[in-house]
Amino acid sequence: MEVRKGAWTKEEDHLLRNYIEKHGEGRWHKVPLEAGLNRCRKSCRMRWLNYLKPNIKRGDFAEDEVDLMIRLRKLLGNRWSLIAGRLPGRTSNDVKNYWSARRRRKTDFGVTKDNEPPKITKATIIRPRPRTFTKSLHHLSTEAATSMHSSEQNNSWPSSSPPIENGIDEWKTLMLEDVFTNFWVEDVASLTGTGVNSAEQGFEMDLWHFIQEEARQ
DNA sequence: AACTGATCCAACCGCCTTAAG
DNA sequence: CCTTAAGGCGGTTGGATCAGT
Repeated sequence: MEVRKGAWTKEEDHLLRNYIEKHGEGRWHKVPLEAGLNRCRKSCRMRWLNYLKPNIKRGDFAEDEVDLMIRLRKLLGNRWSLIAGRLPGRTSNDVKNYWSARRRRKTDFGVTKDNEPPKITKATIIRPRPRTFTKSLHHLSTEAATSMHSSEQNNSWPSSSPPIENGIDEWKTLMLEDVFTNFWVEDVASLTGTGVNSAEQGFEMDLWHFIQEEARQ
């Protein structure tokens, strides 16, 4: 029997929501069967993450969200899930859609004057190696990982994100506290043969210079 | 009112990575 | 090692809606 495609019905949403609330996220391969949905696992996951999950923020992106998105995009490239991870309530799909919509309109985020041709700026992209969270990663057992997870769970980001004028310190803090940053630091340490502390200091310096450059422009 | 192009956004697709057997 | 299943991600599509004529 063919799995259903296309728009989700209210009944399907109801079944999926009930199932996730009862059993939690994960084990997506079991979801369609056990929830009684004639959908593929990916479709179920996508529907939950992008639409049904609690605390998903709807509506226009605030100015500070856009500002943060621009900076993260410049830093990370098209790593939408990472970018969305720093924008509470926003999904990677939201971020991706927002960005491609702006791109289609040929509106460079950096341009403020009307009728000015888009400036193409070279992106300085830091690419941490993709990682999957596994039980073997010690980060998951650390307090930092736990607190990060819980803060995402209860969406504890302040209702108004860091003000742009004061954004440099906030930005630095934001990035340096990020678990992915720690992963990146570990990668550098393993590649260079230096210790994590040394690599971390180097990263901190590079990032700090990057942010200062950004602020000057 | 009818048409048309632009825009939005939910959903699909294909690929990559990882873990398990 | 090799294979396979599953999770996850980014790119893309297509239907719905909006705005302009």
